[in-house]
Amino acid sequence: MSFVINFKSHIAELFAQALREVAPDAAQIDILIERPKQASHGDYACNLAMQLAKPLRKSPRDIAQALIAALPASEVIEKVEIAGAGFINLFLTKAAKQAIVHAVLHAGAGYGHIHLGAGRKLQVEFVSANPTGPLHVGHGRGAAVGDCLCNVLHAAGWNVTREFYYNDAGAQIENLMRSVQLRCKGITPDDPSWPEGGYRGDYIADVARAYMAMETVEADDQRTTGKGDADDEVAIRHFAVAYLRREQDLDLRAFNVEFDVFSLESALYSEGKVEETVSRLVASGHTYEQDDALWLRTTDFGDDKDRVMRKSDGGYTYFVPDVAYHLDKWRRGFVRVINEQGADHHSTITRVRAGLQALDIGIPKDWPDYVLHQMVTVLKNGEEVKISKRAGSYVTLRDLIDEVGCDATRYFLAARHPDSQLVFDIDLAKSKTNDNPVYYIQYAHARISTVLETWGGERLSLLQADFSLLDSEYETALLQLMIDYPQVIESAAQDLAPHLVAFYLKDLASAFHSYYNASRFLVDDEAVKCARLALIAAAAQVMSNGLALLGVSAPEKM
RNA sequence: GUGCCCAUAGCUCAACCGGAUAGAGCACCAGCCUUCUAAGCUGGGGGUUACAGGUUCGAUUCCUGUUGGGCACACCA
Repeated sequence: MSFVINFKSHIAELFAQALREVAPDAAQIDILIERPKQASHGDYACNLAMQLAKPLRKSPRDIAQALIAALPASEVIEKVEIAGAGFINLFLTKAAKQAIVHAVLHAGAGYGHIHLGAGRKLQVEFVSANPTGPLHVGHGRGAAVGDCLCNVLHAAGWNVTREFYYNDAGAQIENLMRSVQLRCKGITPDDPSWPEGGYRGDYIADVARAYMAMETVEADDQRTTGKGDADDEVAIRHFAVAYLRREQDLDLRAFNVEFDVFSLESALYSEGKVEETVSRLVASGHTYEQDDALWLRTTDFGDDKDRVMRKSDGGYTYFVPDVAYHLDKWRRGFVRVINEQGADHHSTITRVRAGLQALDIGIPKDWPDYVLHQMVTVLKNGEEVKISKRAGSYVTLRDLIDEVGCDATRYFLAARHPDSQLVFDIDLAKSKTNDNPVYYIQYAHARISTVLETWGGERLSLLQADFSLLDSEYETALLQLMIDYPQVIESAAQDLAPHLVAFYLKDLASAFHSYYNASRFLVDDEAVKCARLALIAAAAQVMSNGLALLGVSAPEKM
């Protein structure tokens, strides 16, 4: 097939050539090709004539006329029209659209993979929960958004590393150790001696029990056996961290999320990276001593106040390992680093970037990137849920997975713009009716699978179908949507907005369901049958590819 | 008090970096299963895009202000 499949960039190139001829002085202008909302406005539209009206001091319609005259011929374009104030509307030939079926079936799972990232190294850090308890809903949103983002960026051609960073050394780990120790000694949170910052959830009792029973736990990145000695604080700390890391790992696995690298804060100290970062910052001349503390002049780099690096008691603030950690990421050669976190961490952005700038080693000002997701509230029976049995003070990710399943949980947590607050309605996510968008999409896929199975033929033979028979409005709508899919991947990757994939899939499923109700596929006419089956097989392929990006299954039956 | 995010149909959300008549689903009303899955489809009503200004051929989108909601503002992590 010699047809151009990326019509948008193809058309943009045609206009670039026309522009050089019509207005050589304005050749640097951005050429924007968009999909009109109305079918009567064509398949693609260009507003270039309107943009040129001012600099050329001519009417948009005259300019449009000239542009069209200068437009190189293309076998994929049926006709070009001027409309409205000066829009140039382009209509594709039917054959050009129909060719997408072959392209999708031929590329299979690879359809939608683009070369935006050109194989460059990129890292996404997400979840990064501290090992002090089970993952909560917010971590779940981070996991869903982060993992989907990784999938999208991978499809966009980046070499993606998934990383999980956790603090295994700070004050909260001390609280964890203390809480487990007290539980080992039979003291419960309702005892008056229970410390202020102690963890009260039931899971602490489980950790204590396992430790006293000398169980062995294995997390992705460590393995430890309980000593059974309630006075050995080092052993308890070690065991508790490993135990909770394992629990988080199991939650993540149940959520279909895997990491390539686990990074420990303690390693930054033990490997001398924190010390090294401090000496580099001191050597760079951006630090000063005041009130027995060492300060970094982050205000030189956009922060609203300077930050303490070394406290007067000699310890470092958390800010220092944060910078050390990102320096380490930089050295590992990631062209791009994206930190997916809860919005409550937004204040660290300026600080981390300022710290990296202060190193004076050529790290870009806006490195790393951040995707911050807003809060999640959980609703059940119309009321907000705030606690869970196991964790006590918050709703766990595990609760959601157990109650509504992995697919629906992932979909609901990833299908919203990260910037907006999210209401997770358990009743809606659980409902197996048409209220539920996950099933709507999966149902479309299952329906197609059933039709193909009923047909029973060899799928490869569909590549030979006569696609020119695909001519109805329903068929055209499906073709157009499949053509758009790589564009969706590109937008989602560029805007770091994985939810676009979810919305696209709803549209695709909707176009299919309408088609399904309007026409039969298994008809007597062999040629028509094969063409239609090829089309829906291609649609199923795109659905399956898109669902894979969301981490949601594409069932054959429902 | 300062900074960041958000505000679109009764509800939950879209709108392709400024485009043409702002779109879906739920809910409401009226229809469609002897046929490949009705977890579906078709049609209908429903909007001053929070409010007030500004920028221009053109604003839900960009700027300023106001109101309302969320988050963050340690020698804690």
